[in-house]
Formats: sequence, structure tokens, C-alpha cells
Amino acid sequence: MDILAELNPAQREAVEAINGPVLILAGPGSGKTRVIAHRVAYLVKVCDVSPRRIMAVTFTNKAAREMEERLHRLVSGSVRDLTLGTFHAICARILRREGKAIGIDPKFVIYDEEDQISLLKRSIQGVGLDPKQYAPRAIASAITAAKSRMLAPQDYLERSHSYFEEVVGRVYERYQQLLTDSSALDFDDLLMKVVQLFRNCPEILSRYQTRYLHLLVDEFQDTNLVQYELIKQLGGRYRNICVVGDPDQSIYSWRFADLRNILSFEKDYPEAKLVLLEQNYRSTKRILETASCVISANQQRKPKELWTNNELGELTTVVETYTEQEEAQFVVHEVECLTAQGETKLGDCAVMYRTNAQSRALEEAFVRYGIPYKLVAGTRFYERREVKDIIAYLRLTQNPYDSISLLRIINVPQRGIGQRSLSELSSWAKSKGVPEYRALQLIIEQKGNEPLFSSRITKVLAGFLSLTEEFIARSWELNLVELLDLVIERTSYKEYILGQPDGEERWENILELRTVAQQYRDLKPREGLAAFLEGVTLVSDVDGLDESVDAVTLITLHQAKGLEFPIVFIVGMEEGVLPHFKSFDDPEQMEEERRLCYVGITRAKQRVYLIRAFRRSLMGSSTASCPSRFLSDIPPRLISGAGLWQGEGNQIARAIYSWNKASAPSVTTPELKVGDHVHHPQFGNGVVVSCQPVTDDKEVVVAFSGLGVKKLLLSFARLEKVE
DNA sequence: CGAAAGGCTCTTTTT
DNA sequence: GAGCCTTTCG
Repeated sequence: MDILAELNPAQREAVEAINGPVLILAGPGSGKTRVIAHRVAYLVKVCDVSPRRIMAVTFTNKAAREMEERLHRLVSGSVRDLTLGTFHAICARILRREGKAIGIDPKFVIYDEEDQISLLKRSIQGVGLDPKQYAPRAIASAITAAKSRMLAPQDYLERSHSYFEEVVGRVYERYQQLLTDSSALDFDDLLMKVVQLFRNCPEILSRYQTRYLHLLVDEFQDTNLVQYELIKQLGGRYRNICVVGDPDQSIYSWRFADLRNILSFEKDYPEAKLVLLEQNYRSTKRILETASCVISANQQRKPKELWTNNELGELTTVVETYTEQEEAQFVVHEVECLTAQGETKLGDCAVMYRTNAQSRALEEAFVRYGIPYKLVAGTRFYERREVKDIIAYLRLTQNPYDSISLLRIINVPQRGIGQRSLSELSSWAKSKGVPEYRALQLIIEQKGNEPLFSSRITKVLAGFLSLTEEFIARSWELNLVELLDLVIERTSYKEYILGQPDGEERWENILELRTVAQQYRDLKPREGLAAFLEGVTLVSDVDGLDESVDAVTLITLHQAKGLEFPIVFIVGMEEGVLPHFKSFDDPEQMEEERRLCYVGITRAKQRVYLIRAFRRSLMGSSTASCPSRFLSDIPPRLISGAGLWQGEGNQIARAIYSWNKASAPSVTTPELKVGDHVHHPQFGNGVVVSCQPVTDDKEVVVAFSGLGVKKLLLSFARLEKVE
């Protein structure tokens, strides 16, 4: 097969430019993944480069997996030796091998965000402050920022200019110490420590530089400074660095991704070849134009000329509903209509939203109307309590100094060790300068002077310790599944969880985890354990998305990056949701919100629906909202909607969703006045408190007995007058 | 010690 | 509306 044959001239240029640095700026749907895959294939098949001398970095594991499949088809031969994965996964692998050189225990565990927050709480307390006064999340973000700039605690403290920064610096210092004590790394450490390793150990760097003749980085617009530095180090010898990105799709600045990396690249590699991919193969002309209208309003951007040979396509449908429930109903209804004609499958449809919380109303509607859907993440599987408990046992087996895991499960299932005994244990460990696990050993060996705990507690602790020791001992001979079963059996975890609320469901989750573990059962005992723990920590939510299942996809706009669907619904097109209210006072963040909207629209191949709800419950209470400013950037000629609504000079299409009315028992809305008694199918009986005309309708306030006062829109509410 | 209940805050997006 | 923390009681 000719690798270049299926490429357009620009793509071909990007593939063939194998000597020296290349910067590919690629619009949505311009085939950048394809270019990366073909470039690797070209290197291997045409240029005879050994796959083990190529590193390709993707944004998610899913993208890596797809790349691998693609390559399999292109290069049929072995691409096993290729280094392919996310920055985090690749760095974890490097540190596992080489970390010793900078004092990293090869058995290190990786702390996810939840672990990080609880360790931070301990750190804040550790420096004598109150975690309630200094939000751990805010400090976490500051520390991530510091690590993204490769600042060690001391560097950070030297540069601190405010009281808050000083606090962060001190907490950071303590936090880092606790991580080291636990033989643990957080996500940011994975990257930062590798850069550090390469800086401190030139001979190791040189080995890696020599190995990697070619580097490829996808989604370059969402890399941060550490990642940039890492690539710079690795590519230092051959400078064959190929980066692909699109500034208009940069949506991770809150994770300290830095668009300036693109500028730095041009500066650090002045000889870099620039390739623009501007032909879109994904979307219709109208979708592309709609997206361009939205993104063009950004000030901080270079204009781009995207074009497509695809057909003109449909207008974008803009719809307004009354509540988020009706918004969800509209989506369900529309999906039903589309799929009823047979041309569209459920799997062709995706519903995208700004915040995870928005998925609930959607899910409820999909469940109620019996439409299959796949929710990307939800309450993320690996963050569930029961799953994390079991993982904590396994982590402790790999690395007993992991104090976060130890403290998590020392009393789960309950063993009668309370908060008091725990803090006693922790402070004793601290006074001896040893990790909790070592402290346990010392206490049991009675090497502490006088007994610290009552004989009952000492006995329980001894039991826990020998349990852990048993797991550790057996972990050298059992495969992962056997080890997991042993943990469940010896802790009586099944009995414990079945006795909890939602026990059945939680037990199912454990079985699901066991299924994941099966994939590692053939590895050598300890290797399987390490690989599994790394895998479950570094998964991203989209990784679990299964294209072969025919169901509607429910997904955040962030997760949707890199994906495509024939039909795209974007819900919550409201001021405060998209754009999110947190971005109101910062123009740069506002531009990112716009890019997020752009990413959403450009996922679509055939049709786009932009939907907003007039009222939405946010943080418990229901609030009214204005249409998203992004809607007014789309000219009316690109929009369709049943019934146009003229407002404030903008033409916003407004489709009054008639389904409810059609299926309501009373087709005609009753004439109501204050004091009338009414019946609502859901809320029961009530009395009209007020009745005010709004556009095309009436807003009725009804006091329902037992439920309180509700605001309803007359045409939707299915109210019946009771005489 | 632990279960249950009440009260508080805060919510964006994620490797 | 949820999750976390504290309080209270057995």
C-alpha cells in the first residue's frame, strides 16, 4: 500500500518532512490524526526507522489505542516497540525504570486528585493551618501551577509575593515531603520529575535522546511548560520533532496548558517547517461556517481559512425550552425522530455539555423514554468508594508506605479503630519520623516504650498488619486476579459492601474491577500489580467510550475534543453555563469558553442543535438565564427553528416545543386567574397565586399543598382547572 | 467506637 | 443537591 497515496498535498508535505522540526497547524477535521499515523508509517516502512526509535504522544489513552489500531492497518508488521501513550503514562514508565537515580522508589504509587486533596489537608494541618481557611483545592491548583513551571518548594517560596503564596509555599514543602515519605507521586510529579531526572543525569538523558530519533506530539496546543521542556530535552539530539495542534481548540489553560508553546516552538526551532492543514473532511459547509462565525469573535487569534468540499448541509437548529427537563425531552424526542427514519443510528448522536452536572437531567430523560445512552464518566468508575477501597489494599501491597491508602482502609471494613486511635498513630509515627506502616510494625514489636494503645486496639492493629504482610508475601506468587480475590476474601469485603446502601450495585462494581484485572492476569505477579495500578490511575474517562455500542453519547465538551459524530446536540447554551459564569470577569477565559463552543460545533459531521433552557436548577435552586452570547454570533441565515423570536436586536430562533402540549390531557390551556384551584399531574392540587403574561405565554405561580410554591409556564404545565 | 442526623459550603472543565 | 464535616447519642 502506498502510504502517501491517500493524502492531500498539505498532508503529504507534513508526512514527508521527516528531517528537522515540523509544526503542523491543523483545523478541526483536517485529518491530523491521520497525518500522525501516516507519518509514523512512512518513517517505519519507507525510511526504515525502527519503531523503537519513535515516540508518539497523544492526549488520551483512547487516542493512543486508536493510533495503534490505525498503524496496525498501515504497517501490518510489529509496532509493539513504538513508544506510544500520554505524557503521563510515558513518564510513569520512564520513572519506574530510571527514577532511582533521583531517589524515586521504583515501587512508587501515583496519587490521583482525591488522594492529592486528602494529602494536602494533612499538609495544611501539618504546618499548623486550618484546611477550612485555605481551600485545599485552591492550594492544589497553585501547586500544579508551580510544578508546571518546574518550581520546587524552595524556588516557589523565594518567589512568593503575597501571604497566600507564602502559605502555598509552606504547604507545598510539607506536601512534597509527605509524598516522598509515602513513596508516592502526583500527576504533575510524573512530568516534572522526568525533566528533573534528565537535568540531573545527563547520561540518562543522552541514552533517551539517542534512542528517540523521531518525536511526535498531538494536541500540542494543550501542552504545558513541563511537557514542552520534556520534548525539548528528548529531541535535543536529533531535533526531529513534529508537533500538531490547533490554537482555536486550546481548552485546557486551567490545567496550565500554554498556547505560547506554539510561539516558543517557532523561536526555539527557527528552522521548523510550518504546515497548514485547512481542508476539512468532517463537516458540512454550513456547520463549518457556523463554527467560524463563533470562533471569529475571538480577538486573540490568527484568522484561518478553513474550507470543505463537503455538501452544503442542514441549517443549525436553535431551540429554546422552558426547563432543563424539557431540554432533555427535546433531545430525546429529536433523537427518536432522527432514528425513526432509519438513516441515523443512536450511536451517531452525541449530546455535549459544559459541566458534568448537566448530564443528570439528560440521563433521566433517556432512562424514562428507554433510549440507550452511554455516559462518558458520570461518577467516574475508579473514583467510586468501593473501587478505591480495593485499589487501596492493592496499592498497600505494592507499597506499604503509601499512607493515604493505609489510612483509607485501616478501618474499612470496620475493625473498631476510630478517629482518635488514628490520629494517635499518625502523631506517634510523625514523632518517630517513620511512615505509618513502619510505626505499626514498631508498635506491634513492642519497641515503643510503654504500650501506646489498649490491648484491644493493639490486637486489631496487629491483625491488620499481618493481613497486609500476608498480601505482600503472596503478591510474589499470585497473579493479579488471585491477589484481588485474596484481598476480597480475607477482608470479607463482599459481606461488608452488601451490608451497605446500594450494596448490590457496589458489589457489581467490584466484579467489574475484577474484569479489568483479568487483562493483567498473565503478567508476572508483581508486574501485573504495578501495571494494573498504573493503568487504573492514569485512565481518562473517554478511554472507556466504546464505539461499537449503538447508543447516544453523553459527554462534556472537554472530553469531546478529538471525537466526531454525525449529529451533535449542545445543551445549556446560556449565559452562565456556556460561557460559564466563572469566565465572566476574565477576557482570556471568555475566549476559551468560545473555543470550547467551537470545539463542540466542529465535532459534527451533518447536523448541529444548539439548545438552551429558560430556567435551570443550578446549585439547588432554579434560576432564569439569558441566551448564550455565542448564539448571537451565528447569523440568522445559518439558523433554523420553529418560530423566530425577536429579542434585543438579535434574531434568536425559538422553537416552542410542542410535544408536551400534544401529549397533555387538555389540549387547550385553561384561562386562569388568581385564586383558582388547579390540578397538576405531578404536583397534585394547588391554588393560583399569580398569573403574569410573558412572551407568547403566561407564567403562573401555584401554591401546591405540601409542596410549596412553583412557577410554571402555562403552555407547558398541563394544569387543569378544578371547579 | 460508630451510626445517624444535621449543618455547612461549594461546584467547570481532567491527566 | 451532594458531599463533607461535626455533633450527638447509643
